[in-house]
Amino acid sequence: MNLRRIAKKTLSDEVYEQLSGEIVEGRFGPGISLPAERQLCDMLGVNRGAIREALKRLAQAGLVSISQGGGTKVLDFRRNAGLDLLMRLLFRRDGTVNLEVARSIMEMRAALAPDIARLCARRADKADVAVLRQLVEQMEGAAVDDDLPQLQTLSLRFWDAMVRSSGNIAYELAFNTLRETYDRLRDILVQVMADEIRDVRSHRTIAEAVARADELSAKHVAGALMEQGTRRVLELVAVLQDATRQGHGADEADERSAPDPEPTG
Amino acid sequence: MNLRRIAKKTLSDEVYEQLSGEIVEGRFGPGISLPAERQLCDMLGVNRGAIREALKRLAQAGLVSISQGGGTKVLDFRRNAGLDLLMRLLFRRDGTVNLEVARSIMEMRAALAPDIARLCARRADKADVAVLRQLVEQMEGAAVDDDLPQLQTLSLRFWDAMVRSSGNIAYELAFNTLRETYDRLRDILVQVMADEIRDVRSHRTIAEAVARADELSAKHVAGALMEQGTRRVLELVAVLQDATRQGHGADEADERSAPDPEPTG
DNA sequence: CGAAAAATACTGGTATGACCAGTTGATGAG
DNA sequence: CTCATCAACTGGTCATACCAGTATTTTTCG
Repeated sequence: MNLRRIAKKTLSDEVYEQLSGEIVEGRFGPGISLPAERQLCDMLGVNRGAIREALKRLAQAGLVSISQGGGTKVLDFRRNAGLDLLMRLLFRRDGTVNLEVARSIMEMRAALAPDIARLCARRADKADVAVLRQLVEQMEGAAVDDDLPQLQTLSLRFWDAMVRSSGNIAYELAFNTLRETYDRLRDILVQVMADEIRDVRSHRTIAEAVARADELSAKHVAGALMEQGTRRVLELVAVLQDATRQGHGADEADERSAPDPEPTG
Repeated sequence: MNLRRIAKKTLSDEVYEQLSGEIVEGRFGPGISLPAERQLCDMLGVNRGAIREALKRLAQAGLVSISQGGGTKVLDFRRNAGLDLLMRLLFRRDGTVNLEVARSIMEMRAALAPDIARLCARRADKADVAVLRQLVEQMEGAAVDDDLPQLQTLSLRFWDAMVRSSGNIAYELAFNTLRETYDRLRDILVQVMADEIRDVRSHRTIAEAVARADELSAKHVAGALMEQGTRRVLELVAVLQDATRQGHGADEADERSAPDPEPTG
């Protein structure tokens, strides 16, 4: 059984998804005005409160600008939105994956991980090191059975502990966003990134570098570790982009349809 | 005249700021339930719609989890919030700056810039290069007068163009968030980061490396450029943290009060 | 007594209609 | 034509009612 949690969406969630979808997929270009709130009520068949809740969220995400009396205008999300929008950009409303966004995420991951390792080596205390070592030991255990899903989970937890020990709140928050997207593609990534996930030795090396506060070593090993998975994903993305370009001449590539989880809260 | 744009806040904006403030400043710990919506109406003296708009935004920011019938529970924002929360964390409600957050931002900037330069060198087209060169020329012009504010603006635009040419949407979005925070501290940073801002030569070198698609060179020069400003800011942060620690034994450091701009939209 | 079931008192979700407060643009006076 | 005025938008706020889940309490019954 591989059931998925049922997403109970409220009306305003639905409104938010529809409107943000229209915006990020380009049907509402920057500068143009959204329909008036009362008009959206008619169009979507919901009360004004639901519309307003959704519009406030759009404004917070940097997708629109609301001004009393002046209407609600669409902004250029590439210029105004924050990293939180990644999730919305990665998955199109039809469930396909935006490969350009996927590539971006992998690149960002590869850029941040070495610095996370460096700062972790600088700032981690004994308790932090103990957690890392324990995770590595669990990985070593899972490695003998080649339990890939388990290794993936542990590797994710390893980096979770790393970023938490790095003493950098910006990395922590960015990591939360990246993890969110990663979780949605777990099943695919466990295959594609198998080499990186199986590389328990590098995880161990990083943990020990952190233990002896060896910033340089931690940084470089982390970089090398990231490179494995990143290269494979980027190769795959390139192949898929070529395929779809040739296949039906679309500029945007896509991949497997995925049902929509994502809890309300 | 150094006037500031007046921020016209709606009621739900005010509610959002108060509640998010209580949460990120720890007075509402993770796991505990927020007062019921109708109760918040009484406590804050506003109607329920305003409360609900704010709560939806809190949920979107990853600060709370709302469930029908079950109440609204506070989440651990360090684990659930996205990078967009940085802004909220950098400035406390009393206007002081959280130095730990400021340090985090500088570190992230220094980690991302080299990779942005690398990707830019890989993917920038002729038009992108032309824009970069033009900005560098303007910087060279401003440098002869040592017009620091102008150099700061141009340097920011330079990186704006770089990140836009990097072809990485995650970097673009993260940059938007970082720029937002940077803008609020411009006046301070122009002094602290003077060395970096004045280093037009490095900007030029990066632009030329991008022009000839020299990824390695672009990356390294960008790294060296970032290091200048970053080191200075980190030094300052360290000094201020020590000062406040000794001064009144507070664990958190703070610095200059700043009036609150930030437009509604 | 103790466990299952039903009633009740919560919680958030939706709907309606009214009115206030800014902005915009048409209208009419000069 | 220019400018002041006003009407028709826009979003912002409010009050009230009821629906729909959830948690708690009370009751029932083995």
